[in-house]
Amino acid sequence: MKIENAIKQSSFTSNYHKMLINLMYTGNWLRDEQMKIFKQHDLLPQHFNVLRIIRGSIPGPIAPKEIKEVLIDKAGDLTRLIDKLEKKELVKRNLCPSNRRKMDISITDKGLQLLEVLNEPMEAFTRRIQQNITEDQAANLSDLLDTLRG
Amino acid sequence: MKIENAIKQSSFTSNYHKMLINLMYTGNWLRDEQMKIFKQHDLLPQHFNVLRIIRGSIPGPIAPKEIKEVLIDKAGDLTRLIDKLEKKELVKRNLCPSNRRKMDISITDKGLQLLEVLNEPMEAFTRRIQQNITEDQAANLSDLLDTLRG
DNA sequence: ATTATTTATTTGTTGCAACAAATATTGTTG
DNA sequence: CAACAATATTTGTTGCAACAAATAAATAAT
Repeated sequence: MKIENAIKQSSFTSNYHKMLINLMYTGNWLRDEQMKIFKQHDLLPQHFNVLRIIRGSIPGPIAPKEIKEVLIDKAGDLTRLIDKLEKKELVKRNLCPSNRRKMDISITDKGLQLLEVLNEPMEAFTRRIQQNITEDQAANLSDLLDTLRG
Repeated sequence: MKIENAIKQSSFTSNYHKMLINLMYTGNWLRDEQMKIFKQHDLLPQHFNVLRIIRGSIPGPIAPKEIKEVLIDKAGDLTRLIDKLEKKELVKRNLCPSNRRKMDISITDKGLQLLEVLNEPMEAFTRRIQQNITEDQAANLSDLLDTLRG
């Protein structure tokens, strides 16, 4: 659906303006679509991202500091995000023995299972995208985003 | 800057995956850049959008219902958003005389002035974008976003 | 006309996000 | 080695976001 119809606005001051609006709109759309997937499990996109990063560190644990570095949306508040994951028993915290300023975060079996469960709906979403846009167009879009940011 | 460097991740499972990550990253980037502009005035992007929509209804007032229809990020909570704008004396509320379920929202002189002040930094941002990407590329990008959403 | 339904907005509640400041540990420098 | 700076995480506070439920008024149905 063209952006003009999506937000019921027929004219833009320029193609730049239209692109910027469209980018915000599409970013929100993407976030909302993914939230639908996570919602049944009482997770937010950030929780999912963090959980995957923690899994990615297997076989070792990982510190909040290191999580922050690779996070798409750099959350200022990893402590409470991990609090929530810990409360849901998806991760566990231990004091790092070699550096007591650090916490060793690792994923639990329950956390691994949840990621397994989420795998299918996430792939279904990707398949849905694949029906709309070719892989070349996707690569092209990604390059244009890089260009845009300068 | 290529997305690979921006998030320090060198490989993606596919161009689709890379595009989706890039889209979220760029959406957040755009939000953050705009927030820098609004921050000095203690506004959020949504406040700015709503304020412009209210100005757009001049010479008449506008109801929350109508604002919601054209909003990019459809906020469920317009009441409190307008509360905040009213507290800052940027808009005023009146009961609609013809339909007392509705509120007539209109922008104040102070609100108009603020939009004037924000005009320049907003245009500066657009100029910055223009240096990175041509208008044709922008139109192309916007079309690809439409295609992606299906 | 009385009741029911829909529409428009507000309110209550709960949890999350943002920012600054606090705490505790480690590293550095004179 | 004592004092200071840097690092890693937590805590406090305040405000915003999400969702359901409440209120209030207009419209429709009997």
